[in-house]
Amino acid sequence: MSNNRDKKRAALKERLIDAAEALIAKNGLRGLKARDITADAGCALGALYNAVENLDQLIILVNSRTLNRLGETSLETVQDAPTAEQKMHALGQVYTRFAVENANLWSALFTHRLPEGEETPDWHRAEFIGLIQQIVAPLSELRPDLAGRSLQLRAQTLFAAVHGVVQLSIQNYEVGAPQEDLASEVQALVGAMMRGIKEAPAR
Amino acid sequence: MSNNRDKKRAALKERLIDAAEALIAKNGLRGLKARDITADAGCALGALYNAVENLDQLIILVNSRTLNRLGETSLETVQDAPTAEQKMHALGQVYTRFAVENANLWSALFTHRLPEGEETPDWHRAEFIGLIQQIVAPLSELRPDLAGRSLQLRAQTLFAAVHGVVQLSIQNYEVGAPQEDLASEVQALVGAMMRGIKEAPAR
DNA sequence: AGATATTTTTGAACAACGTTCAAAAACACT
DNA sequence: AGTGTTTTTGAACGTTGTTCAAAAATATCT
Repeated sequence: MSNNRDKKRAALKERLIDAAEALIAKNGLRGLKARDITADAGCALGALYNAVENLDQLIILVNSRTLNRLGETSLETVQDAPTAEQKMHALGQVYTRFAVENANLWSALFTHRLPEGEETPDWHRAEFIGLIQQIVAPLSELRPDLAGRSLQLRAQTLFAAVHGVVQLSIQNYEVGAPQEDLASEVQALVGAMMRGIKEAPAR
Repeated sequence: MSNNRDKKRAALKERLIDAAEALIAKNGLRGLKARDITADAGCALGALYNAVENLDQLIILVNSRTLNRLGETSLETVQDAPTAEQKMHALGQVYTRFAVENANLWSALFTHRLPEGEETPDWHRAEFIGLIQQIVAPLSELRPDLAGRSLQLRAQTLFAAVHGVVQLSIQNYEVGAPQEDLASEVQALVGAMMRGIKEAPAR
């Protein structure tokens, strides 16, 4: 049986993802080197290209892990909140917390770019979209007039607004809020958006 | 007089910035190569390191140009708007428009990272902070209770929120709004934030 | 078990990159 | 013209990601 081979191959791939994940968490995406990964995973340099198409694909696999971890964490949190508005606040806070506590891994989600001409695989794109879905339900409660594409679009916009505040705070210390103020600023932003969104004019 | 030498040196530096700017605009920050820059500027590879400390510094000089161009553009626009709320909408729209029309150069402002241990020069940091100042005045009108650090902080947060929507739309097509919806989503966001911010609870 | 076929592992080699530096050229001044 | 200083040059270096032929390991067959 070639089951043994498959197992070894899968095990190596996982060790490579583990090593890449740990290295990104420690040194950031910029400090990630193929030679460091293979050294930590205990294999030769070339083995990386046997287990995985290239370094970009390996980063995508790490990002997939991070995305799922973020999704699970926020799913747990959103369930505990009773009202739609409280769900929104909870989502904002859990996102902020996750980003701060996993700064380098979270950062890799949005700073990693494929070389020109290459496309993000569909399954990974779907994981991103799944993240937004948690906002759709409470938003739909607050704005029953929105549905379908408009609802999806507005949920993306709410996410992006909070994301922007978190990102500039963590990555761009020139214009971002100091990290000690981040949580309260996100709360203020979500609060303002929730108050403002209820009395939105029909277009 | 050594004026001639100074002039030639300044001229070369400017040609290098011109070339780098054009290359970033065409290929993005990722596609920027020292050899392409010097070829376009008409000098040897090593000359770049005589005119400028290194490639990162040259990128900062390009970013400074972009930032000033953005500042001037939005300053013109904000002056035409009569009310504070309309100023905010105008700022959001001009920012969106600038980012879309100068996608690669605008993107470089926020994706360029210095290697670990190096710091952004103070004069460049000040340029970023100047961008936020245009928001402070109208915000202060809408929220006279805010002042000093709280006012500055909230202005940064409003900027970051709009920035997030624009950035995800332009760079991260997985979660960002399609570009055809960007302007109206920014308008909706600014509108909601302005409505919500007026009735903010005293903390 | 041994022989053969297939797959995996290996690490030297390659191309592309930013950066350095000694030699050559250009320049300024007397 | 001669001399000292500055600038320009491009070959060379170290570090990247990636490839690939040879070697080792593994599976399959008789």
